[in-house]
Amino acid sequence: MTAPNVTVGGGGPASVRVRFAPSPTGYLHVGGARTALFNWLFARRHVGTMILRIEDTDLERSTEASTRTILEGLEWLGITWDEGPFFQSREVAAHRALALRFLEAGMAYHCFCAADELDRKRREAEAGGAAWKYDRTCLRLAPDEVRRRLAAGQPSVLRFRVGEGPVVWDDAVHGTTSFDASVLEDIILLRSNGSPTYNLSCVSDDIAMRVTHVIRGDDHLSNTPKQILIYRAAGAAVPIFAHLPLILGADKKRLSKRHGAVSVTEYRDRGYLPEALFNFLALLGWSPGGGREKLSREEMVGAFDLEAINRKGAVFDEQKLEWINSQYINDLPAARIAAMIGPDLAREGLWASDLAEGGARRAWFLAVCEALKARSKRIPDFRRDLRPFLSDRFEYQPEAVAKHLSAGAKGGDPAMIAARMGRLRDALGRTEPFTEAKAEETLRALAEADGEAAALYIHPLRLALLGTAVSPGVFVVLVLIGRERALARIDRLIAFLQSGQTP
RNA sequence: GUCCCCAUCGUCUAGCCUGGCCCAGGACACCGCCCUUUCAAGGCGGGAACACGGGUUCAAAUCCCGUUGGGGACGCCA
Repeated sequence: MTAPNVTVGGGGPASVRVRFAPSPTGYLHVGGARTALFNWLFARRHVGTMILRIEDTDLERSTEASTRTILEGLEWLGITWDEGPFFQSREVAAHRALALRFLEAGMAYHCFCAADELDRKRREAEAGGAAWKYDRTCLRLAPDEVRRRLAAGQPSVLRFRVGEGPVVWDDAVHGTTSFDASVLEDIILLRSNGSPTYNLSCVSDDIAMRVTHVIRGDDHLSNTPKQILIYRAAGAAVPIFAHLPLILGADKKRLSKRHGAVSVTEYRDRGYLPEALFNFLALLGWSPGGGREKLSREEMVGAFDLEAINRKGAVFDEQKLEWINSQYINDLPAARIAAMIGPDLAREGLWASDLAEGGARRAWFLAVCEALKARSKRIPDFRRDLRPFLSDRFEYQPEAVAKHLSAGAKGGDPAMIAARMGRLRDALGRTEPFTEAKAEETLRALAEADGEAAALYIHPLRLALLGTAVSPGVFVVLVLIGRERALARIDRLIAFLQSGQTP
């Protein structure tokens, strides 16, 4: 059967075809996500085709739930695919057919050595400090003997016979890379239960899917010579390989669970934006040059080049991710923030229907989100800061009280502060119109008349309004809270000051 | 241990292929200043790196060799 002369994506016969091939044995790891992302960038850059293939041949560990999380993670990141998802387990017949072809051609042979026996030999050799590779015991078996054992039902694996000499390829990231075949042991193609192994399945599928570029992690570097041998034996064109450097933890070791969050969904749940994670991951091991760091997907696609990928592993620095995230939050429309924070607010009982689109307080709500943007690094920061805007039930933060209301504070004793707040309350009650500028004018005029620093009014006012020592500009907050509620909150503070509860 | 890969500020990186423009540029983080009612944001400034040793060359971060260090792979997992 020859491939019909059709192309998907209109790129012509030589069109780029890449694939992301995760095994569904867990969540979508940020390393995997970056591999997918680079494949996607490369496919888009060359108007090629991105294939998604789920390598679910390990029936023991593969789960549907895992497949779902992976798809969900890719979708959330905006990494789309043109073909698939294909499931590798459905192609088992094709994988075996290829292995059998090798057997018939004398390029593969049955091996009856028991797994535990080989394990023992390996351990012994390694204990003696020597490298171990399969000793080809079964390659020396006479054909009659092989037939006899097969007929007797003795279990066997099918091994690919590795030849001699160097296996060299021009890696798109690393340049010329080579392994000598003498370090490779004869590759197991089919397990004793007849199921195909990774190297066989992977190559078989990549040939069938006409994959032109294999872009994957550095951890596959040592599989590459084995796979090249299989491509050659199959008489298929060897694709171009591009091995990406690994993502490392702070200790420079391969990023794993013990370093903290590693799954894409975890980052999503912690309030990172998909575009921010995407941008951050793209910059791990790749740079468009020119000092550009915050790039849109389109800009990345336009600048992407495999040759520009670094050869060195890159440490995942969450602080930088947080910074990029804050940059993206800064130019996020308030409506999107509202959409993301809505469910969180509902969970805390802070949501009301008039905050939703079309609701009476919608515009006000968006204005509050807008005011909070500049000091938010992650989405949950909004939930924290939004509370006193949405509810009158908030506590005075102890640090804020200690700093601005205590007897030792700059403002003097609580009675003096209360007196000041009383005057401020009255003045604000008369301020017309109740705008940011006018309110500021009122407060400053009052401070001047009292011969005091404006700060002595401002800090307690912020505390009265939000319970905090930190917030957006206090006059913005004042207007956002509204006169009526603001005056009530000042009264509440005065009562608190007079209650003797201040430190 | 064997094989392979890698090596520029603490971290991400530009520069390396095509040696001189680099006593090395940007970003995060850190520190300081400005702005300012606070915290941020923003602006300005600061400290901070070519792993080491040889070689080639008039000239090396850049090319070559070695050393050291780090990582990955060594499964009838993928």
